[in-house]
Amino acid sequence: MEQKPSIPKGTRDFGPLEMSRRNYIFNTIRKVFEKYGYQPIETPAMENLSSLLGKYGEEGDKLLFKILNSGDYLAKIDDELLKEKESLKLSTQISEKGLRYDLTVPLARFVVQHRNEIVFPFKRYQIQPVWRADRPQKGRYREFFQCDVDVIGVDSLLNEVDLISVIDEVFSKLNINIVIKLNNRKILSGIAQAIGQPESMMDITMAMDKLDKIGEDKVYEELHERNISDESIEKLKPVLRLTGDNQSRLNSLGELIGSTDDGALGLEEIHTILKYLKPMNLKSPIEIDQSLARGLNYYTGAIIEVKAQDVSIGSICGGGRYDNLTGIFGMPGVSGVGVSFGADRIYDVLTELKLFPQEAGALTKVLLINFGENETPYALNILNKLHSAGISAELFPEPAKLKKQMKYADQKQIPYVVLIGEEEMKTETLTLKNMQSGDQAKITVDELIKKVE
RNA sequence: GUGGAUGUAGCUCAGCUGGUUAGAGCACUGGAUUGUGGUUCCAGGGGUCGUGGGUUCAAGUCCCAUCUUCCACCCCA
Repeated sequence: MEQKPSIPKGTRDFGPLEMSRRNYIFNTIRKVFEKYGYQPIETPAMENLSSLLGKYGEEGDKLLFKILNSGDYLAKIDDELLKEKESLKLSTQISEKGLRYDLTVPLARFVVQHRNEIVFPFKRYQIQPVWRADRPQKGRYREFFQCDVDVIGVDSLLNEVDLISVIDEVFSKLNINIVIKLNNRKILSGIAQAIGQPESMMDITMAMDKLDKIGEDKVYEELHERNISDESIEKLKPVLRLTGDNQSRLNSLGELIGSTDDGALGLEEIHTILKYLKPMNLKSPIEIDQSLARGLNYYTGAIIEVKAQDVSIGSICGGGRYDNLTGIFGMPGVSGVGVSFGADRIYDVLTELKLFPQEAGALTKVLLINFGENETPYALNILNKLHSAGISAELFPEPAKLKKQMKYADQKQIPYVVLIGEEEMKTETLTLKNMQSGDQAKITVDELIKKVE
């Protein structure tokens, strides 16, 4: 072979088996979304760079894929700028489009742009790929799918309850045991206030979020490096060490941060959500986790994260409440709450637990063997009858050796093979072979349809 | 972006301190079996050893660069 073809770093091909499994995941998710009244939208793969830049922080800007302008894009650039060799300055001159980085910013843009056509509360879902110029790693790709569900335009905590219920149902349909972890940004802010470092909330929460991963002592080390005073760290200790069931955690948190404005608000929100969740009889346990932060700094209220119980793979779904989502596009005062399902990680969980259903594989039920020109019209007639009966069937497209045709059926895991030769034509029958048992018998078309239906 | 590992047939890998013609299993093709797959047996095709440079009488093997993939960190889904 001259040159092996390849695909860009961090991207993947999906073969037929993977596709049927991925579709199983997407279809399950989609069905639940629609059952709860969420409507689909799609947005373009590329957005104007101006819509994307500055929305994900400095790091995020670096991870954006930028698209070169069409035509002779260097012609209009003046030589001074080229000489400077400053990629960042230059990039805005030669590129005005970029691939979307997530589905939330496009949603905000969509809501602002179509505000007069949208019915609020806007319950929408969106399942599309996003792109990040990150360095690929285990379970991290440069192109991956997000499955987002959001409610826009209503502050009620019933939306949080609705989404948690969606999460519960999706994973119960997929047979994955999960824990739904819950926190609130206002509680985090209350913690920062209570320990006397309200301005360092980001640093504190980012360090706290790593508790599971690096342990208590390392968290303190990191806090120290981030210039949090020893006195504050001392005050933080009882918060970090909180354990026990939700009620006792909430009680303790009440004592520790209940006196702060934000803390009190956050605790009240969590109480309300828990109260509403009670009558819903969810299958999955809800766990209050005061150290849960999640990266995105635009969350303002509830923070939700889902972990698989039987696999250690990190979070497979997460989200939260963000006030003023559309403010960045000049439409203030619209809040939203949403969660995103990580399809790729869910795929890995289902693979590891061997939970993909059997059908996710074979599509064709019956293969008609091609014996040659004389038999083809007869076979086509049977094929047509099978299709009319709604049965997935195919005729092998050339009169190849039987061995080859049988092997084809075997490899595609087609359960039934129909042979029609001279003899079957004469007697108006066909020979049906069950590929699993190896049994075969002469039957009529009607009997065939009844059998495989 | 930082650090570490990796790359040999379509796939998974072996190949000694450099030494003749680079191997295995699986997959593929043909035959045993011209109307029967999944098992078995036999035969066959397929490799510029990631790419480019260097050291050497001699490089898959040693050195440098570069790319890929993987792992950890940063960050994130």
